[in-house]
Amino acid sequence: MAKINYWLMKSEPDVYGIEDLKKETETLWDGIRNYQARNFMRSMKINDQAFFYHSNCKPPGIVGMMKVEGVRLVDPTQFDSNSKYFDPKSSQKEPRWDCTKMSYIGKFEKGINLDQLKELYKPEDLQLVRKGNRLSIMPIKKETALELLQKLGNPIP
DNA sequence: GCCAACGTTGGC
DNA sequence: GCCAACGTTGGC
Repeated sequence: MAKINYWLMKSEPDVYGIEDLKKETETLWDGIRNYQARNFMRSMKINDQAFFYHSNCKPPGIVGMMKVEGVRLVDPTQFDSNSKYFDPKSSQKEPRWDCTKMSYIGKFEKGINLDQLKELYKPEDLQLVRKGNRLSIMPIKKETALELLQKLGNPIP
């Protein structure tokens, strides 16, 4: 089996939550306008897995699991002048922003919230709990990811 | 709604 | 290339 990498992707449940993904089965993870996050997205591979994190809600935390279905896709919202993600500085020839296609794997029965994650992990082991961290996409160390999956149990489709 | 911690922009 | 001003994220 090919080696896969693990990631964490944040979304506000009011904007796009795990229930939306469950319903749609798959989605384009667009609207990323931060270079660091974009670069992480660019290093994703098909079949990589990502923890779905609900941010800006109470309590914030990991709620489900996704799989990468497509990589380095052009983010269509950058060319849409009606979109809040419209970027006038991007060009069709050299699109500045791209995105991945993610599919729904499942939801964790209990999930794990930020407080618990802070208790369990140091910033070195989980970037998410680093103070002032605002990155919406980040890699998760394999050890940490596997341990989390153990704790969380199987995602429920 | 506040604000800390960034990231980005633009003048110089 | 510096840095002040501004905007955004996201926890609280």
